[in-house]
Amino acid sequence: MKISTRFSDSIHILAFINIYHGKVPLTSNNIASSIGTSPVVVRRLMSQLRKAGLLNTVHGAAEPSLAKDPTAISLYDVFLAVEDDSHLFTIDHKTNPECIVGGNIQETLTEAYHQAEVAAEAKLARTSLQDIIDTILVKQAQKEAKQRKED
Amino acid sequence: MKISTRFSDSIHILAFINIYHGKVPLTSNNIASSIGTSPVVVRRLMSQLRKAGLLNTVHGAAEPSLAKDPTAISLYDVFLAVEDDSHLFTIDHKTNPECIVGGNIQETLTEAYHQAEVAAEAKLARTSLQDIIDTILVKQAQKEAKQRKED
DNA sequence: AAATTTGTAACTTAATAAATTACAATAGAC
DNA sequence: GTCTATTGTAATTTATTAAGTTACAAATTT
Repeated sequence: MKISTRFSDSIHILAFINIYHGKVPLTSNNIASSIGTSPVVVRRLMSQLRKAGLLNTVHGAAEPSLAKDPTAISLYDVFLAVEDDSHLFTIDHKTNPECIVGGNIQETLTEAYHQAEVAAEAKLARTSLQDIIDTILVKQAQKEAKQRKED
Repeated sequence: MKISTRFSDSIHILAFINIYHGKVPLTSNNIASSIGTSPVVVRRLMSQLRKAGLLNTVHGAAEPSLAKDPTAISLYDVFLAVEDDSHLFTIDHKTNPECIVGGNIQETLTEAYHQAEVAAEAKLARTSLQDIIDTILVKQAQKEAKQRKED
């Protein structure tokens, strides 16, 4: 089972809200256009982000806002919000319990995979939404500077 | 995209060959019974493991053998053999390039995800097939000891 | 030669993520 | 207060992809 685009799209939503706040109406429709998906998909993700305490939304009004400072939201917080107990690696659960390997490999790999997952999660935990926003804005500024030179 | 059971099943195959070598015929059929899949799936994975230099096989004969010492095969080697360029996280490639966020988030997340992936891969690289085999055998011994006590 | 097994391609099935449809509930404009 | 725009969410459909199956040539062993 692989990690879906829900994670990427959720980071996108939060960054969009922060960057375009006060500049364009923060409707699920506008956000969906930026992601390239449907408004329902966006609202569904925003609902999960709200339940995780990362986002404030108003039923009926296009006024979402971050529930915390972007420096206080890590990518791992977002991951947990929309992927909760999904795993980076997949255990095969239909192995034969009568076999020495089949009967013990599930537990064994669960432990090994857990270590690798924790390492990845720790990296995500050390990257904040603010880091992502900063990088997006730097890349955009670079693009614009390059564009001006070419004109 | 999530990591499929191919990775788990491949570790299973290698551990099985090491543990049952000389004890049962190492046919794709027997290995498949332990994993709970079909012989073709096993042969397909063994083919990839062979191409990656981890396994020796003989066309027509049930005599597969590890191409390296189990201490010299890491889980990351196995991962690369059967999942090659698959990623733990998925970038959404249909974001709108006209948007500041949509136009820069793909690159930005590629970098962030890469760091997390490398952390996980490093952990996998530090775990050897021998570690997995040892753990399987210890767990099996514990089971058998417990079973004897109950009798 | 016969029986067994591997290697691989082509195809089908199953699982699951994503998208869509539909509609009730809320908010804001007038 | 009514109209319009919007959110929130359930139910369904579609698309994608991993897994499983079928088929058969090539190699091995007896």
